[in-house]
Amino acid sequence: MIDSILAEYISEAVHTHFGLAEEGVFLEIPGNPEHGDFSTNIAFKLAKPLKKAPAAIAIEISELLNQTHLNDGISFTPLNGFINLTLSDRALFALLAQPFSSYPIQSRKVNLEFVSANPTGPLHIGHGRWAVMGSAIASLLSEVGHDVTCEFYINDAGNQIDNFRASISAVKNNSPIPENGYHGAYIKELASSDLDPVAAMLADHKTVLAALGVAFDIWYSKSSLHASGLVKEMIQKIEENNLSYKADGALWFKTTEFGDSKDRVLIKADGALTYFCVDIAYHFEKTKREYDQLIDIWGADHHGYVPRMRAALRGICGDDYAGDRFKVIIGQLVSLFRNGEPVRMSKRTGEMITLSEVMEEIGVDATRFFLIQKSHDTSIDFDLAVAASQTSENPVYYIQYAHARIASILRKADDTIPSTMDDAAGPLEPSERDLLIMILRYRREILTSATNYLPHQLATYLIQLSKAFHAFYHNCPILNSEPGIKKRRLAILSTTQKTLKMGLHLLGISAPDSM
RNA sequence: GCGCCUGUAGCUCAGCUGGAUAGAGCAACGGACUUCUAAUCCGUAGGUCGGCAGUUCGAAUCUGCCCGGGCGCACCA
Repeated sequence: MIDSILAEYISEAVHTHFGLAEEGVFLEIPGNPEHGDFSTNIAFKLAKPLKKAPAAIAIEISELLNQTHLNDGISFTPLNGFINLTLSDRALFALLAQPFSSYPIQSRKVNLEFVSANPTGPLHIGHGRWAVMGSAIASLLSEVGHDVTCEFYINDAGNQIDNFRASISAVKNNSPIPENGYHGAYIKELASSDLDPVAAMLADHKTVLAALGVAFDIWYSKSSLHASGLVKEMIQKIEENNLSYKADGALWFKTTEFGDSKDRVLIKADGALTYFCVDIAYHFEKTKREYDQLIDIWGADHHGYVPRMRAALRGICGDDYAGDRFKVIIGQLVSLFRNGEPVRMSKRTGEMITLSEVMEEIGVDATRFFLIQKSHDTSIDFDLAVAASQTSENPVYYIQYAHARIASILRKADDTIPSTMDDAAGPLEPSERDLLIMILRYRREILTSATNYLPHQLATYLIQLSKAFHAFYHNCPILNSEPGIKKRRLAILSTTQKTLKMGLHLLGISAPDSM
């Protein structure tokens, strides 16, 4: 980890010079390249405790750091209170050559639940977003050292399922579809088949998700939860702990005692369990599997559900679950357009474009990238016409093209590809240097994307990396250059290719060798 | 009414525990292919970061109020 190494140098200097144990050294990437390769604002932070001007602190720390590290090619330049760090070519090569051991994190056993679509209809683009986000987050968390289990909760029991089955039967019997029933071509299709509709729908979900490159370790069935007796056990526990009461013929959970805005019904007056009740039981079951963290990915249309689920978990399992041990990632919704016209998406009316149709129309890689490239906090307007026709609007090709270009050159090179670089052939060209600095940032980008659960940051980084590569490609001939330079550039190509490939792989996107 | 998300270039969006002159792609305009893949590169133009206050050495980023957009406020799932 490049920043941990450099940040460590700075904290050491702060410690020896000022006697302060400074943990919070954070390196940033300066917007202005004249400000060096990295910079830190540590002098501003120390100004208050030391009662000293930031500029003076920056000068003192820089002097000390230069004494110890200038020989290694790392220079520290104080400027207006900032400390700017510049790496020499030699230092850059050395840092790139350093074997990577592990990320500075505490490994956790994580359960990540996502998609969990009702098997009452085909998956749509919204499910696609949760699927892509979930799989990318899982890859990132695993990459930095967590032990991740991906889980899909199969909602195969309850009212919706009953309505769904009733709708199929109605079509089969040529009778009208019930009021809350489902419509659409897929209902007719299922009605004309002898397969169990729920099983068929679930099988379809599995096929589509697999095609999208999304894999689950556990498919947890709601009906198996009912069969296990866990719901009873949980209700008993709630009652024993005096967390419930009867009113209006229903059994209520005192979720307000744990931060919810109102109490919630567990057992309805007619004796049926609420969806909430079963869902808590499911989460309760997950807590029994001893994960360090439970993560759910939900659509924004369910965000209001977060406080009550957290309250329930706190009530049943304790305040462990008040914080990050239970985490819900809310993804804003996706709206589908075609040529600027909204495409309605309603399972009930059957007017919809399915996820698998979108994948077919614009391709799996483009679909994944489009859905991963934006922060989960922004809602997405997905225009099919734009995504399909104007490939330049989808930067996934830009990244893949970089990879393919490299593969092509390496195919043509007869040389063995060196794994390390040196400055024997003279100083680096600016665009060589920019590219290498960008590669040096890779681990850092992975770590921040993973710890913030923000895969789109990795996507953004890969675009920048590709940009740096394309510029390098344009400015620096490789195969026709003088042998020493050629050797170095082949090594640069190879490192770039590996980095692109790893990044794309984490996002579940292919890295083609030709395009 | 209350809660969550959101408002950045004509459009779609980045902007990393608050940092130095706010970025990219597309669209517009002008250049670069007899030379490793032009799905590329280089340049020009384009901004009161929704508005007003506040916090601070420093605010697109934090706080408050206001305006606009999305979503949610069930003994539905």
